[in-house]
Amino acid sequence: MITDHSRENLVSVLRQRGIGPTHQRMEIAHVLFSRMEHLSADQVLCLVNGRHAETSKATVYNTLKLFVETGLVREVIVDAAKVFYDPNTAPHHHFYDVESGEITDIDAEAVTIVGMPALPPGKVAAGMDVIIRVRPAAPAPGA
Amino acid sequence: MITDHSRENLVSVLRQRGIGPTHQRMEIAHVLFSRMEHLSADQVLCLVNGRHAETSKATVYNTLKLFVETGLVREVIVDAAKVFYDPNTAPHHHFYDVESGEITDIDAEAVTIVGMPALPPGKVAAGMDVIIRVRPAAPAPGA
DNA sequence: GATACGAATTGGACTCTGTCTAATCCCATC
DNA sequence: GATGGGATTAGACAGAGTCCAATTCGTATC
Repeated sequence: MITDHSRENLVSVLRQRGIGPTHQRMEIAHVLFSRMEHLSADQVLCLVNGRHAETSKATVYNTLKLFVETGLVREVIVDAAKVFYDPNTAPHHHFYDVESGEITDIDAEAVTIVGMPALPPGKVAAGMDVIIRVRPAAPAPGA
Repeated sequence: MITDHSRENLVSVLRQRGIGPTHQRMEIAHVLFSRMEHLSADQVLCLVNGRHAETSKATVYNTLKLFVETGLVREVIVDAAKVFYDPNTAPHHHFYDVESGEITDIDAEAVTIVGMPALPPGKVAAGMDVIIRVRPAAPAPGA
């Protein structure tokens, strides 16, 4: 997980993964790792272009895909409408507020899962997602 | 969970939930509960129209939404591309093959989750999803 | 059987996320 | 300053899902 989002460190992080550190990729990486939030592709696009660089939608999608493939960020699929990208790659789970769309991390260290069955034959694990869906408590039961 | 998918039983199941048992809804319910599979809206549409009734896309979406709201089926969000509808409403988890798209149930009875933190303040639980992503084992490591 | 009314259905336009492609741009190397 | 290859780009495109106004259906009433 990238905590140092200085320009020099981002360059070396990208290089380590064989990713050429172009302007656009640096901007996208900076947006992701300076806020450690769950962002959609559209949010990344807006944030990147809100600064100064001009970056196209295609590049944002290309770059996010590249970051996912190289393990820099993780896809979070909790909502049918869009994918979120999570710069926290440490094992963890998520609360998802189905009304506000807010995503909150749950540290995986604290959680133990007992009795998970063996993988189906001929399959290897590619990841696990645990999502607790929540909603705001009803403000007034009589409403 | 509905195991008896006779016409009479489906009518009464729908009525119990305040859903008028129209032809289209009966067809959709029958498609879901006769195969106990995870189906996308598109697959439901094709299966329903493959029989004899003519049912529109809008009705399939309306009806699936209605079934979800009344707890007849459960949404399964494992893939960014589309939602699956699961006629098994007993608590359970899923294996998801990210390459083939195949979804397999994991009985929740066997699995215990220890140490899950309290819900965020002001929130109530709306559901939990556990998804184990798998892929076919590499056939030849040297490839 | 005819009428009326509310609910359900419908086609089709529309939105939105994400992909694709061919042209252009950038930049390191020679 | 020419060359070549990867990166970027605009915009067309694809697919899932939504929306809406018009129609149809089922039922209750006369």
